[in-house]
Amino acid sequence: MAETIKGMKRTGYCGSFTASDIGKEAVVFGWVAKQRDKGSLIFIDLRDRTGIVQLVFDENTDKNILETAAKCRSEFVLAAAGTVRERSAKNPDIATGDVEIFVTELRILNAAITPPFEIVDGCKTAEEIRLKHRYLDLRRPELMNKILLRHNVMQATREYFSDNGFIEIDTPMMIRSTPEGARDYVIPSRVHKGSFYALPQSPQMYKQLLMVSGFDRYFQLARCFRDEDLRADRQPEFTQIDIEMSFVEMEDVLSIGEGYVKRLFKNVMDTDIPMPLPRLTYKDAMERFGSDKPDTRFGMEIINLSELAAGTDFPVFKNALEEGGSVRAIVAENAAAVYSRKELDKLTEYVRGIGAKGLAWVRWAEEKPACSFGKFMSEEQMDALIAATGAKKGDVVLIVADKNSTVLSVLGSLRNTVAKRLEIIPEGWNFLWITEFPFFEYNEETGGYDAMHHPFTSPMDECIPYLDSDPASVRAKAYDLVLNGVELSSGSIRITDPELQAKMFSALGFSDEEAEEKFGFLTGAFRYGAPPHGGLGIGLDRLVMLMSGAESLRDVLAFPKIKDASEVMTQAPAEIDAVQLADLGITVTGTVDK
RNA sequence: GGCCCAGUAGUUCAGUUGGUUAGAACGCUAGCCUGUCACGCUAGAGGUCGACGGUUCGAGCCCGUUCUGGGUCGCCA
Repeated sequence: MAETIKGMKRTGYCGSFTASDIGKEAVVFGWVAKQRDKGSLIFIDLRDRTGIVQLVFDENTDKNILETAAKCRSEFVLAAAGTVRERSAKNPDIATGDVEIFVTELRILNAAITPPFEIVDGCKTAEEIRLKHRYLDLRRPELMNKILLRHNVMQATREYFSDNGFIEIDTPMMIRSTPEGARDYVIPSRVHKGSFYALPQSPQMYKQLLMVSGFDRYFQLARCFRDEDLRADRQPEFTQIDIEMSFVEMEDVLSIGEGYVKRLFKNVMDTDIPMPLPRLTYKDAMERFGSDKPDTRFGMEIINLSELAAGTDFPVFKNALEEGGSVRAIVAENAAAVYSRKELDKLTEYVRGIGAKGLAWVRWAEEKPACSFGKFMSEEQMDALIAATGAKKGDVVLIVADKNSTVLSVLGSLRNTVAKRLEIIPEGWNFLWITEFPFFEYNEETGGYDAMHHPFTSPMDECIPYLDSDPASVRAKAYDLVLNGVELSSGSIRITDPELQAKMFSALGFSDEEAEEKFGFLTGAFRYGAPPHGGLGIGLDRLVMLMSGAESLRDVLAFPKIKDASEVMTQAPAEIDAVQLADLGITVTGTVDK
């Protein structure tokens, strides 16, 4: 039978007791992490969110209390009162290891059935099972600490932006669906049957409207929703540290971003991040690392071998070059041992899966380098290739020939895959701004250009004359913040000139009517005096994931979704009953064929 | 939607070439134990081998389908 806590008031959290408390009376609440019953001597490790304290019961303990202690099982909820005393045998492994509480009153506030897995760090139980009992998984210090870290990050974020004159403003969760970008989650309207709200993919338009209102600096820890397939670093429901500033240029936004990074890492991680953060243009990032979010903790930069390849008779190289593509390589140092012929075949399969036609390689394991296209190469050409790549004995050179975009993206992926396999990525916090993003993205299907960012992103001033004549050359006042190869943040300076905005819409293929219908409320507002403004959004979940060393976003969300966007504990989403549907004016006509 | 990986006690795993009663560790239950902290000792309970179908004298093992979970590509302005 459960007892109450009546009359007991907690004097401290379990993890708070130290030698300075010796001799004091203490009242603690918590869960039984472990009970060690040695007959007339019983130890109970009592756990709360701060840590563990040892309760002790011995021959001086009241017999009834000893009996109660003997009954305690894992995860029972206890209240204990007693005296803090020095341990005769100290435990240096835990924070409270110098002391213990000699218990003079013990109440079982609630019993617990045996948990489906042990509540310990380093738990190897399948995630599926842990997610079904997420409330238990969260008891594990490992996981709880990640959620506590998330809280610290959110606190530091609010502090920093408030200190810098930003106003925290909530924007609506139920908004109008905009057909751009990712799929929306929609909410049926009962009042307006057949009409739907959408959950925001980001507060983009609202925050820009707040600039028109004159709030000058806004921030929000904004919940965002995207109905797209999940990844380890992608959840359908996520939180963005969303900011927007008026009367600023790109440098001002980057400087606020850098101040935030510096303060956050100092306060939460006690780490100094050197400022200013390094920058790379999109073009350089792609050419050197094959990615717009390069992991710069290691080198293995891409080398252009096109000129050299042009002199060979290897048809794969020749074809790629004739079609305007290129031949490029990365050098995996000391990789010959790991990448056997068989492993290189696997790697070839891998690159085929990500869009390459194949993988050419040079593997220098023996006296002479072995080469997948050796029969097309003279000895001089091979020497030249070795010289150009700087490869040495023990290295493997991986070469891709194709159109430029494929070559770069494939080598970019390969670079990450190989570095992980070789375990050459050092620990560290490598922040990096990527700037000068292309404005348009060529769409092979339509033969036209799509906006790479949302259509309110401003082009760079010097590119404006080329909007019509050479759209591919136009770059945007857009910038991403990358940390250790993960895109953390994305932002831009927005268009506030109605003429330029109209030009952008037409360049993107919107008719005036379409533009008015989709974005009219924003462009309309801008006619009443829009200040120049820009901002960025930082992925809070990804940030906390990296800071906590988590491998998945699921570890930094209290109640995450799984791969199919469902939630295993509550079984959401779920069907709703006919009455509810009828109320919404929704008729289910049967399953849609796949 | 495609591809890849996994599924055997509550949990993590082992299970030989297809062979008769499917094992271990932890956890759990009971008993013993005065300094444990991965407590120790003794005993015990616990299994539709994810599901369905097939091959076979015989399937945890081979084949097919399917379900569940993970990773990834597509997708994510």
